[in-house]
Amino acid sequence: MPTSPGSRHRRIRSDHATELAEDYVEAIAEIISQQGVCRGTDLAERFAVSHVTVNRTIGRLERDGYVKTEPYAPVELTTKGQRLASESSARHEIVLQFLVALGVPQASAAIDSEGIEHHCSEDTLRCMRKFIEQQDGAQNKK
Amino acid sequence: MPTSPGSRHRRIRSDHATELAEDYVEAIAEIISQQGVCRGTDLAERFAVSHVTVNRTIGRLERDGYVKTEPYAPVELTTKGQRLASESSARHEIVLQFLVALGVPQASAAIDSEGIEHHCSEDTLRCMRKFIEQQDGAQNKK
DNA sequence: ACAGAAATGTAGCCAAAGCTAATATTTCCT
DNA sequence: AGGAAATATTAGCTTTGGCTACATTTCTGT
Repeated sequence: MPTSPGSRHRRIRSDHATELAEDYVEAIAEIISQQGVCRGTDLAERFAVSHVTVNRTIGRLERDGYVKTEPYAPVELTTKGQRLASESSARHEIVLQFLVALGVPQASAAIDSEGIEHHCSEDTLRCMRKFIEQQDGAQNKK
Repeated sequence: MPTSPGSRHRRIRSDHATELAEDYVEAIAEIISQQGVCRGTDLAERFAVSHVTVNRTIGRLERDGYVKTEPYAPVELTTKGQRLASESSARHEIVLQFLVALGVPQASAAIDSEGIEHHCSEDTLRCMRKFIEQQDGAQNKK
């Protein structure tokens, strides 16, 4: 067995710890690119949580070096945050396209991809990319 | 847009709430089928977590009607727990087989499937099943 | 310019899921 | 039967991620 019995679960737990961070920085980057700035309210609406929860989550993100904030000012991403955001959104995009290519209806694919993206190893992402390309190729032949 | 902005995130959060329950009942069912009975220690080892944590999680599972416990006795599944366990393990199996069929190496597939299984809609599972069948068909033709 | 609306911040609460340490019970072996 | 080992429980701590209620700041429209 390549992995010890408990190690995989430890990984899943630590995945969970970074999931929110990934979702947040991804959302922040997206909102900034759409609206110029990202405020707490935008995030509260996006994640359907109270602004208080957003506030404290942002606090943790700042503590961990992903964002910079000033009181009563919009949220900004650090370099580290931007890196995580683009990695995260690239992964998200792959998973979404993959599900669609697999035949999953858009609506379900959109929802599922957000849950799945955090649990895909590089191996899995590579296979997804390959599958997408093959599907594209098949499309063009018709 | 088919879903409201926040609804999907609410779903993802409630998924999280049941993930542990699913993992536990699945593990309990498996351990019982392998060893006859399932004790707290088995679960602690399985999930790489202290036995105290197991104890309290089991308490929540009992509160929610998934398991029955007596002090110093092995854990047993209720009918509800058995149902969840078999649904959960069926889903797990589909995801695992799917990843393997997609070309993901066993080790990665095993790990990823445990994270992914909790985030697959019926739509996605259906497409995965179809893909597995097609692959099997292709194999047989050779 | 200023009043009210909107946004942000603070205090303090809750439950889940993790831990260690100490204690209790059961089981198993000699 | 007695003691060691295994198992279970309890107490008490931490972090995360939710919440409401209230206070403060900023923005906006007249």
